[in-house]
Amino acid sequence: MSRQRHEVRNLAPEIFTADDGRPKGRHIKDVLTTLVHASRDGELLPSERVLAERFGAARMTVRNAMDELESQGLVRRVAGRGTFVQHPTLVHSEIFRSFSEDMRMRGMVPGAKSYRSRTRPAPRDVAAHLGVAPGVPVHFIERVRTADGVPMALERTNLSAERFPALLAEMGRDDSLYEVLGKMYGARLETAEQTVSIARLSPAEARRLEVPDYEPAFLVERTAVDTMGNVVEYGRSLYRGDRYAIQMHVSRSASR
Amino acid sequence: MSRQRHEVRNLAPEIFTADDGRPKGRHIKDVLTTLVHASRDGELLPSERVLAERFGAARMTVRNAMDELESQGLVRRVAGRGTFVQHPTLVHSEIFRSFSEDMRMRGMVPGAKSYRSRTRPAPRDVAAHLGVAPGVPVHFIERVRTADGVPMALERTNLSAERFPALLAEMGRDDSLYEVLGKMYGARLETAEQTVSIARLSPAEARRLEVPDYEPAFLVERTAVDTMGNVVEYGRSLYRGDRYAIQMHVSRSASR
DNA sequence: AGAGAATTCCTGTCTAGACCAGTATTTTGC
DNA sequence: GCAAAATACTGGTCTAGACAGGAATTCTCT
Repeated sequence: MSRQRHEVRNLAPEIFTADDGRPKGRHIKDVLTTLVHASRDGELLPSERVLAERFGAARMTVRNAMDELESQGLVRRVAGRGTFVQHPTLVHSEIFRSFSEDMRMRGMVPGAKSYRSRTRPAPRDVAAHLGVAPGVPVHFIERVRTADGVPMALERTNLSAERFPALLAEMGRDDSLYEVLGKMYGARLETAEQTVSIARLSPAEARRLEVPDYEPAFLVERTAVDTMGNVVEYGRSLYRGDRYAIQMHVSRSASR
Repeated sequence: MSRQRHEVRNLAPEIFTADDGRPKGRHIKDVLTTLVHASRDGELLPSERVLAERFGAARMTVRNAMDELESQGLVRRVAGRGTFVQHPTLVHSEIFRSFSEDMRMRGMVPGAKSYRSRTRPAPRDVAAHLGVAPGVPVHFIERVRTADGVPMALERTNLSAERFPALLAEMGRDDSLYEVLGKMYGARLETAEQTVSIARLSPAEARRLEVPDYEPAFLVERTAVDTMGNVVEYGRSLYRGDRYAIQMHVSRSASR
């Protein structure tokens, strides 16, 4: 049987040819980035020589593009074995941060893919957490949070409409909620109580996160308070189980 | 007059030859890093072709090493002009962080170059800031803080010996004070009051920061409190004026 | 059938150019 | 003396290999 370590993923051949006037190396990098995001963690990529042949480029040109992916943590190269896709596990720690801050610290570009928001009467459970009466208006925001364009979490959050009038008009799809709250309303959030459990994504949720149906995810129930101790936000968000891990300090004296 | 854009800095010729068994590119990168740290911001580096000649290497090999310096922000390359040393200005913002946290967020390795500490009777001014009686024992720590081995600040700080017994025994030279306080004493610092003024480095201070005598520096007088509102630390540190800038949000409603 | 050798494939490292476009310096002509 | 052209130098991009060492696969011999 002829030796065949792998096959180039089923991509249209024209993807490999650059004709948009940009440098060939830049085009190669972009295609490889797309390839990586479309692959599973640990998957073997085509060899440098195969890619060079496909791109009609020198192996060094492909290597230089791959160098950049490696420095971004998107691939891992092993001499003698090959190049493997790497989806870095994102550690959710105890340090209080917004999603946007979190991603930026990892050298990623935070964003959102879909954004739904409306002001509605508070359901009983939401009201209980926010410390308001059931039925009073609250803002509900739901969006798929992305890092470098890749869906990472389904964020659902609630805030008092009385406390933050016109919030939905101020919020952009990609905006950091905490930054808007800070800038527009002077609300500073620094602590939150979180409860983490395992949930299975419904088909609709899985589709939005672009993962298989019923995939396990972290369900993070979060109540964030401002510096005055008032509850500002109550959220129930889903974080992909294949891309996140939880890190926490366990000790007798909980230093909070 | 013969064309002479620049001369290779007065380095011993043997620095350019690698004989430690490591890959030539790695050696070149290390030498270039040293060269950059020994140069002033904005200084023109030798061209790639000159360096290749000096290293006895291919221009591509030098370029690849320079690529890495560029991605670290240490150099800036301009087609047609040259490669310039870049010492990124470190912005000191209002966000409360330890030096270690700050440097790590910038992708740098925090450390210390010299470390002096002792427990002494509190001078009057230190006592006033710490809220203790003059003469009671306080810990005094003085060290040169480094980022990637380069001196950035001369850190001087005082803490109550009563509140933090045996602190000096717990502290390592490169340790983050705030992390030790958190871990060993459960003290969490999140806010501080700072007064920033301009100071001129004394020759002794300048020597420790490896900058010219009388160079201007930021004198940051800082009083940090824990979450209970107790003063934990009073410090008077010097930050290099050529590497730092201060960023602050100015508004009528000071959102703290 | 299994073990060891040989072969093949992989990435790592490097050389030695070529050519392009931008910028700086020198030379030439008015 | 000055402006324009020519020249030289710079980094940017790319090609086309060579060789080394690690890992996987295939082949050969017992």
